[in-house]
Amino acid sequence: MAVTARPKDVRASPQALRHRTVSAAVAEALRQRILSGTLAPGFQLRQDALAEEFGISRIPIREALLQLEAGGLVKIVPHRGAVVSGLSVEEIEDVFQLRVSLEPQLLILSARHLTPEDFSELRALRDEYSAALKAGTVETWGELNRRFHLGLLRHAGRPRSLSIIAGLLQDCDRPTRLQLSVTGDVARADLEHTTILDLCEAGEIVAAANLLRIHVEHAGRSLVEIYRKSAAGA
Amino acid sequence: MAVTARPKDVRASPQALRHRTVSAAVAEALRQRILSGTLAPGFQLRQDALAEEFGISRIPIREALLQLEAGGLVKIVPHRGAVVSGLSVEEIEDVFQLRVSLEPQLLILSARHLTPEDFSELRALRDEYSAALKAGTVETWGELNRRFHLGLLRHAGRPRSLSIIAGLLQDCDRPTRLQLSVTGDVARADLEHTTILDLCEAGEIVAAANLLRIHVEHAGRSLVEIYRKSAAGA
DNA sequence: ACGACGCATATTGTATACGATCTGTGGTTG
DNA sequence: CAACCACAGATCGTATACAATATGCGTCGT
Repeated sequence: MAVTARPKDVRASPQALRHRTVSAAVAEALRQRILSGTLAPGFQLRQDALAEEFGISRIPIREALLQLEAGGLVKIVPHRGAVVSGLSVEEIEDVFQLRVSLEPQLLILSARHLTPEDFSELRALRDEYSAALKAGTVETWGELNRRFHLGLLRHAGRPRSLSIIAGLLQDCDRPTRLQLSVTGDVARADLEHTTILDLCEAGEIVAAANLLRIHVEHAGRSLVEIYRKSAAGA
Repeated sequence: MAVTARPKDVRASPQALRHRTVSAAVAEALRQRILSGTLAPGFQLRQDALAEEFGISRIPIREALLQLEAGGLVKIVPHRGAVVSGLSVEEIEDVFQLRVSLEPQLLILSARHLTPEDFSELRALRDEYSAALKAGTVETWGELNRRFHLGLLRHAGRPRSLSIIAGLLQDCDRPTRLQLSVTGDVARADLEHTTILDLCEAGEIVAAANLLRIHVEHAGRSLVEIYRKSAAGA
């Protein structure tokens, strides 16, 4: 089920096959480039250039950009194009604050409905994440972390909240990787994930929610500190 | 500064002039139709039909639909078109729950930074809203309510939270109008708005936040009740 | 008679072509 | 010399035209 190795093969295949439309494929490709940092914040996305690079027309490029704008990854100014949107320190604080407000609350709602299958899936995810952390395959951290957190909250019965959190996690992606790389909090994050999972399975839902809150709070605080020190405002 | 009367004139002018692009104008037009209920949930939006109706090509229509999808107003299925997306009872509960979690928190951060100019603007908004409630000009309620709530939170310094709340308020739009129409809670809403404003200006920020919470909670509970009774699921 | 296959039609997705808007440069004028 | 206007280049926005995909019906086979 979970392919243990060589996600490369999947990635290498033309993404068009994995998507129903070209614009969706382009959106996904650009999303990965932005989240991985290949496209830095502030970078101007020229429609012509992208179209030529992908070997397609500008129409699907435009639609992909609109989809990305919906996720907050780029900002489109009419008649002036799209730029990769970085997060200011203020926005990062906000995003983490939101996660702190929402995630523990949802975990309390969701935890009791997690099935054994959910737990085994979450454990597999955590293992994969753990392995990725040790292997240093930075580009997969974000997605695995996102899937883990969303998986925990899956059964909260709050679809809108979930999609909002999905967006927040996506925006956290690159900053979180930065935080883990710089502080070396890798082991801590891994341990916290495991403990949260254990607490949920043991029915210690409130404790799990508290730990989740602390987990997110810590990442946020640590990250803000990093940004403040390097004085790398947007 | 604040135009006291005749917003009609502005509205009457071709919307194209108020927008930088045709697609933005179309998006706005469709948004109003959806929020006002002219386009009911489940309705299929044919690109050809819309293009012909607006007298333009399908390209801006498509881009408008993508923008609406970002706001959750329509759902696009590849190769199958877009349909107006209604909110299920579950989703409505979720949206109000989110507002309850977020708005009071932000008000506490924002209230102390509200300037006298802000207050006079908010009062003007409340007056306009009040007048609209009495006049029964249903289609303006949503926007006025939205601007009032967002105005209160303007200085919270949490841009991401604010844009999320803006989205939530938009999704509440039609349901809230329903709630006010059915329950006749018009006077209550008006009074609560005024009181919140007064408390903020008096520096009773915590009290204001509490009232805001109650204000939103009540609307949500009342609305869910209405939906449950009429058994009008999605 | 019932189910599966394949074609026809309608609708969406994408390419190409044209028009509108913005930015920067150079000249002109007070 | 500074400020404003005009123009040229580049980039984006939209219209038109074509290709790809989904749905419904008719036919065929068993």
